[in-house]
Amino acid sequence: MVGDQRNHITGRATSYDVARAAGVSQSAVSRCFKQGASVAPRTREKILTAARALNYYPNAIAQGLITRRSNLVAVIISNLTNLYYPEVLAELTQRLSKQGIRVLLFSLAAESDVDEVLDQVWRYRVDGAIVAARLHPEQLAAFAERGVPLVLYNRIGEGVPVSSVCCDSVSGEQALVEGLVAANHHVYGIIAGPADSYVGEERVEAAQRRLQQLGQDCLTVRGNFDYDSGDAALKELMRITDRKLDALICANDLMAIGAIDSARINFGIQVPSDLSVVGFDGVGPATWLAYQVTTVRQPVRRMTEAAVAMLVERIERPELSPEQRLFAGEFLPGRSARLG
Amino acid sequence: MVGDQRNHITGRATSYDVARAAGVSQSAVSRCFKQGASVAPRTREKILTAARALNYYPNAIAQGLITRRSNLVAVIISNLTNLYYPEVLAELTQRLSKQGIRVLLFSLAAESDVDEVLDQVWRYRVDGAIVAARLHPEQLAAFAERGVPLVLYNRIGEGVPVSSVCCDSVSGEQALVEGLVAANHHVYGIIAGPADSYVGEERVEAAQRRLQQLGQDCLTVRGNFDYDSGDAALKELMRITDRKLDALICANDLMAIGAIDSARINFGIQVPSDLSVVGFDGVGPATWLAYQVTTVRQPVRRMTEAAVAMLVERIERPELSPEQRLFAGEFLPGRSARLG
DNA sequence: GGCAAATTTGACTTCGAATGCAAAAGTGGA
DNA sequence: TCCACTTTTGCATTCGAAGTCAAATTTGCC
Repeated sequence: MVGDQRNHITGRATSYDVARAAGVSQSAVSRCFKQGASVAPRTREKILTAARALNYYPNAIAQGLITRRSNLVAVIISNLTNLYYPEVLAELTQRLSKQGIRVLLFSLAAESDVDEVLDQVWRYRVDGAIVAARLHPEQLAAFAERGVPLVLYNRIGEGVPVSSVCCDSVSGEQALVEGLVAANHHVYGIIAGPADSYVGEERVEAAQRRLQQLGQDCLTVRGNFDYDSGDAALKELMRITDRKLDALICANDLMAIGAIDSARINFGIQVPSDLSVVGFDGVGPATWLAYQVTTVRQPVRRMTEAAVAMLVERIERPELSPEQRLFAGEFLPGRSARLG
Repeated sequence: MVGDQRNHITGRATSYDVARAAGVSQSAVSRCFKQGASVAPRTREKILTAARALNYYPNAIAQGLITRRSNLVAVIISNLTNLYYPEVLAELTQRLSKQGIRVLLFSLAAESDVDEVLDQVWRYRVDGAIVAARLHPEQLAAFAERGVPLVLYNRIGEGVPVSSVCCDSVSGEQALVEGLVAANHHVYGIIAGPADSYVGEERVEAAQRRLQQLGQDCLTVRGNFDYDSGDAALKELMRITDRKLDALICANDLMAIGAIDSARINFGIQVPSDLSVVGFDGVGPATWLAYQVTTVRQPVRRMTEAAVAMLVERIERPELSPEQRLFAGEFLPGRSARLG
């Protein structure tokens, strides 16, 4: 490229424009914007002045091409409407931003869209990815093949070694179940999440196992993590049993809230005096006055911090092996359950 | 660039690798991946086979550099934790995706971060931006200067002509106020949003104006759009008046919900029999059994559809002038207010 | 089979910034 | 002032794909 005049097509100044305006070479401009490079103070001054005058911003696309670092990270989230994810997304975006990394967001309308999304992820040569969506083993393998660092959020690579951050479902559910059992409940119900949710299944299995260990059995129905399904699941439970349900374990807070409302409004059941309800996540509405859900709050800040740290580490040093980090949730007693 | 062998540094195949494997030129590979280009069927076949074998995906970064089209759109949202935005974001992402456009997400920790965010927006040479955050006139002007199409979401360019999609606060609030007045309420309270929120101020002013027209006066206190501030604002209202508040107009649903809970739980006030509460937005929790907020639902799907359409149009044809589109909200009667 | 027209193909240049290397400028000491 | 050494600078090349243009090939038709 010879020093042609300021780019008239895009209206954006290039490093050549700045170079000409400052009377230096393009290399000098480039060095000036890269910190730690050797530029004489007077030259730097001239360049910065010219850059300011021309409204010059280095083209990150061109930088990405030559350095093979896009400074982009793909964040893939299956359903953003799950009350839990917006907080995660906001935290991730802000933390990555502090590391000089931009977020390329993908949200899935349906789980089957993953392959299309990955197609785009490969094209944009992202430096890494944080994924809160279900990936098949082949999809996980594709990341490894391409050398794209990956951190899973609240799921693990089933069978495949992949880095991940998760909230400990097992100990969380144990605490909840133990509290309920100690308070001497008699008839336990469980509202599970959708079968394809990793955390959903893990939480429910943990609860069931602990109940069994403590000599309690339970009825399980499935919801899909949203409010309406909590309502529907409670109705279903009431329909299929003639015993008086007095403890309800929900795979997430939103279903717990749906069930609480349903119990109070559709069945005239008092929560927690007639029915204890526990959830999981610690989403915003869980602490609302009307609910004060007894739940386990995921340490979102620590989890996102870890996810970002792990990812950045692996972008810097791709040879690092996968690491799984498990975070204990914080037990919130709330007021939606009688506890022992 | 001469035809060196497959890129060993990144492990990613380039169009040259595919060209060599297929025994054709790099140009042929490029044309093959651009639809509508002239490639003989047999050649195309060879190339696609080679591409598949090498796991080739065109480098969007390189494409962006040469075509000056990054196919990236910046989405800037001030606070994602506002229950209303995740839905908007999911819709926007999916709609843009269908147009072959990727989302570069920016979420602001503080409004003052806008300038840093814009710095990055310029660097990435995004094709356009959708913004749900407050921008100063100079910031708006910067988009125009750089020829970056911009669509504001639920705000307008104050003084500066900018494209925008908004939900009609005025007619929405009028409907709410008229319903309340017709039901013969006596003491009106308003919970406004933060002073720097465009929609917040617009809604409150619309409500106040209509109340005045109908011969009612009202007390106004400020919240900041979240649940707790709804609770706090109600307490404040109760403190500053000794008349019996019986109608409460909230600038958004979340504060309405906070106020409803506060009324019921902190003050033992029945909603809607003792106190009518209305909100705005139509967020998910507004329809929960415990609340069934009387509100105006923003037509998120139509609004996001319009935002994307307007932006894409302006990316294709930058000479188009700014356009402001106003969408009527849907009145939801709910059960949180007595209506006439 | 021959020839003009249409189609397909490849060589080469371009986008904008980073960087290895050698040349130029600056620094210090004698 | 001169020489050796350090710092600064510019040249030239590179990243990977797109697009121009002319050359090569194919096609259609007589």
